[in-house]
Amino acid sequence: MTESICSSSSCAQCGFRSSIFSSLTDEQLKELTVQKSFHKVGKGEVIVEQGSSINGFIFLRVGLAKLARINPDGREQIAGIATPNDFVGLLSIFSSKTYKYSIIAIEDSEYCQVDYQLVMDLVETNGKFSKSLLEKFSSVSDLLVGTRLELELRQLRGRVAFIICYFANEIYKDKTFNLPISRKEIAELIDMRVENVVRTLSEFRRDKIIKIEGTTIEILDQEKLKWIKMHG
Amino acid sequence: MTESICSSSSCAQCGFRSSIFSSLTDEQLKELTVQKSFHKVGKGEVIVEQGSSINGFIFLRVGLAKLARINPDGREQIAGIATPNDFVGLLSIFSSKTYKYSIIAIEDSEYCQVDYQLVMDLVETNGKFSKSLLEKFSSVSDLLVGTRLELELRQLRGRVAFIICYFANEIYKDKTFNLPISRKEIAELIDMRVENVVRTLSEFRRDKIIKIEGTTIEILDQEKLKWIKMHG
DNA sequence: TATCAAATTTGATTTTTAACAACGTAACTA
DNA sequence: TAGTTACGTTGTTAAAAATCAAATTTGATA
Repeated sequence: MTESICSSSSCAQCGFRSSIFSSLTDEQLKELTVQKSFHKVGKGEVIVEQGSSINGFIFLRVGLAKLARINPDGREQIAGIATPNDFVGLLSIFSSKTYKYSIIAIEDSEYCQVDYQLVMDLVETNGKFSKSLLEKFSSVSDLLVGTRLELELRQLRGRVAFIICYFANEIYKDKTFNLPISRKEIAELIDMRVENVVRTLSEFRRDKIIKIEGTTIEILDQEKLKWIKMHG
Repeated sequence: MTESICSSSSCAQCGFRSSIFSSLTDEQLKELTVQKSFHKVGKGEVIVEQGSSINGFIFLRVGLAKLARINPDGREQIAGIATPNDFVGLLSIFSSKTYKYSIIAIEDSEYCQVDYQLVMDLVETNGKFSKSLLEKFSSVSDLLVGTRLELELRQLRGRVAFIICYFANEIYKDKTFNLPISRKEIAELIDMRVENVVRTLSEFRRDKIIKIEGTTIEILDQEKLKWIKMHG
């Protein structure tokens, strides 16, 4: 998919206006509007490449992206999923020169990139902005760590149930949704093997807990799924 | 252990001076010195209780502390270990009203507590301080997530080897050290069961990879341990 | 449309880990 | 000091997950 300039001329209308950027002055907002670059990427496209040097902040406006890293042995791990209005790649942005994770769109996505120095200038000059940034940073990191610990607490069936509930409740807010990631990616996200993920999904289908049609998943038995998520 | 007032009258001499607080003006530093409370705790003592309301920032000066959470089913997980000059409990501090983790000393420790509002005021008024705080925050979160992912990549033997190397290289910088946590706590840290941790340690001892005397561990075969850490 | 590569699926088997049980030991306490 | 409790240890068994193998489906491409 080709990248194009954002149609909205000002960042004032952006979803971030209401969160991070709400504290900016008109002048700062204008500077941001002029400086930022807007990008559209299709599913599967790489937004940020692991190991590349950090040159800006990335704000996901629309879509979904995975935070992934490839280990020396070639195995890929997915640390988490970034949702709209998330700062992505935020984790190491202030403490590393290079991105430690790739950010890859798992749905058609739109994001804005803002120059690193501009954000740092805002941090230095606008206290309220710093505060918002710290809050955002905090909630993103906290959620990431919390989710990993939640997953570690469970075994295969519980983890798969957790992820289905996660997409249904947190991401799509609907009991029917298009699973944006492959079985292999689910496995990489919950630290299990593809075969076991597939087997578990088939099991859930056999037990009439979920319905699978292509990439669409429908939760049929919310109660049972929740039970497995909590005790399975 | 009874808590006492810090002997050093000013925060200027503190280890944090060189990191987070280096950007403070003399006046701000004085305010900090007056406001902060200094505490000493013995091994095992609770610095922060999970679920209690957040009322301040905690800076670990001396010692070691574990970041632990107890799950509804009573199982404890250790998210990570805080080392001197770490901000602890930082993770959710800007995004939650209550601590999501208990912070418990695993060695005799000293820490300072600074009022939440004072730090927030500094964030709002001192841009350089905000920047330092973001950097610290970033590196702490990044390390925490990175370590969890590293652990997930390994199985039992690799995880135990990882933890031994972690204490030897990162914490004590010595091939001989006093293990500050119990077998059960190692298990909670690497998401395995006590029995398996014990068995693995015994195995390492039998294979002359480590020597165990009471709580003291000595790495005998650095190479073999590293190999297990990477491939075991 | 034919072909190829990747993803999905199921089965069989092995390896890894958890669970259970039992016992020694060290630390704490009445 | 005796008793209690948590910790550490080892063995045995059961459960869970990884691995290996093979077939099928799907999707992209020539």
